[in-house]
Amino acid sequence: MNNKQISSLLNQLADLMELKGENPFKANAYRRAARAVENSRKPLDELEKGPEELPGVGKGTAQAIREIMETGRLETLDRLLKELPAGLPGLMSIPGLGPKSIHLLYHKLGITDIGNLEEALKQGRVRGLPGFGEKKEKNILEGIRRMKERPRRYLLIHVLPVAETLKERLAKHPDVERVEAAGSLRRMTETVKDIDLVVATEKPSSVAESIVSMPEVTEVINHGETKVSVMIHRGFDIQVDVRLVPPDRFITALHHFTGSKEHNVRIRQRAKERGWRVSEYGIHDPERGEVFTFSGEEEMYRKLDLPFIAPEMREDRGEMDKKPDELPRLLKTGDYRGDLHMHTRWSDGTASVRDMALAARERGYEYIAITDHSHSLKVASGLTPDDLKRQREEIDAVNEELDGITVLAGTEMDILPDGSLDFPDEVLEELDLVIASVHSGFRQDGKTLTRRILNALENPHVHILAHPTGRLINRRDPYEVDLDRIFEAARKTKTILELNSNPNRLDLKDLHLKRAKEEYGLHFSINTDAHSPEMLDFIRLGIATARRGWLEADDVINTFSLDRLRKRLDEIKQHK
DNA sequence: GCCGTTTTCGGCCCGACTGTTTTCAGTCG
Repeated sequence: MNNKQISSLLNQLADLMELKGENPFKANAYRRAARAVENSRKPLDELEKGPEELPGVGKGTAQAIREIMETGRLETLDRLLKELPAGLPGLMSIPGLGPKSIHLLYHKLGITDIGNLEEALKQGRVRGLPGFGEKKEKNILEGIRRMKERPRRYLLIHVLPVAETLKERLAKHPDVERVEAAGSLRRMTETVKDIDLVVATEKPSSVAESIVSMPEVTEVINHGETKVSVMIHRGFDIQVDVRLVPPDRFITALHHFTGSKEHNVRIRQRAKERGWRVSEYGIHDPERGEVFTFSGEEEMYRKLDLPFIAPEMREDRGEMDKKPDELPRLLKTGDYRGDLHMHTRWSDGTASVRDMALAARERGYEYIAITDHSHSLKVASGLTPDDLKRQREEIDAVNEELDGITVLAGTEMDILPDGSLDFPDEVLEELDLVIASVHSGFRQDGKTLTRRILNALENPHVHILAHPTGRLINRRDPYEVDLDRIFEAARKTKTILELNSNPNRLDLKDLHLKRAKEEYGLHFSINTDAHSPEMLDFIRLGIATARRGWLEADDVINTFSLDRLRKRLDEIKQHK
């Protein structure tokens, strides 16, 4: 049982307890414990004093965690699963329905799933219940329709341009003083559910009016004085929530709607210790009858004796408990000097070596590495050793021709299903950079896959392990690899782990990066794996993910000067 | 169920919005 699986069982238990109508604080205690387990830097069986070490885990939840670790099951959970109909938790995802309503529907009308809920609604049986009227009935039906129609979360890359267009358009509105994206979009989480915008304006109704009359709007969900929610269609459907606030409340509102919810809870608790209350309208001091507002978020954090915490770190993953000088100085876009993983027409890319070099130079890079696939990857027309030699000649010519950019000759070499590498050492030693990765046989069991990767890490010529878990967001689960063994091996061999910036991958992900850095002190390489010049822009997602993983410039070899980079690559070879 | 040098009991983040009420409960973010 890994941490993720343990936390998922605890969350499931919390949901069912709430549905059953148990003390919501108790359910919440299990949720907090689940979060603590998920965010734990170490696997649970490596904690010295057991689960109680984690914040929010006490006697009761620790007992539950132990039971899961020992037996793989949780008896209270099994009992509730037997007691409550299997479809009941699914009702929680209907907008407008919460645990209290579902509890009531189940007990009074015997509603057990979406099917018979719809039936009961259409027969008018629901509206008789206490607290349920005609409108609520309509809203629930509407909620069911909306839930069935739309996917849960969208990839960040698809939503970013839509949000930016909306933002630019609103910024031009004469009554808008300021507009910013908030929510998970501002925190740059890998997927987002909706678009949150915060607008500073003295004339909310005028702005609200122009929002609901935008051409993309397919549905107005909410049209109030301070909040407008619409569904828009731009290639796909997505909900947009716009908060309209007076200009002096803009910062506290932006902070509030940026979240995360968990971070905000910690902020409010901290304010409470000082006798204050925090809301989207400001920090309220009831004793002196004052409301503090701010001109920047830095100022707001300072008021609470906190250093500025970047949006990407606001997840209650320890950022609130660090002393100011212990917080990382997060990697910035300007720190990035070169992309070390990309493809050309030699394998499955669309551009030439020269095109990629020019595109990189335009972006201000000092160097790149061309890393086409190796010959076993037939679907991507991988290169033979002979192709590599001829490609090297082309790279030399480009280096000769172009000033201001250096092109390194590399490979993305397959780690074959039997654990061997696709090129012999005498081919590898001719290259400036060797990336190893798994592209086949990822349904092998965890042990075999882990062994394959460990074997690649042992090879003195392998500098970087690419997309270590192989996951595709919303499409393919990560390989069943033992990441801690891989991290340990990377530490011993000084091998660098990749953060692949492809929007479908983002692999390693934020939590893995944080753990690999804090527990193993590893170095990383953030690359786009671009197959065309435009794809170099995926780096934005990679840098955002690195920031979410608390990485600093010095943790990332792409921030090194070319000299330092070469030394670091050399060191790997010498060390192994 | 968790937590605490102002607390080992009595709290547990805050406000808007909606729909159902005639003073409030449930849901949401």
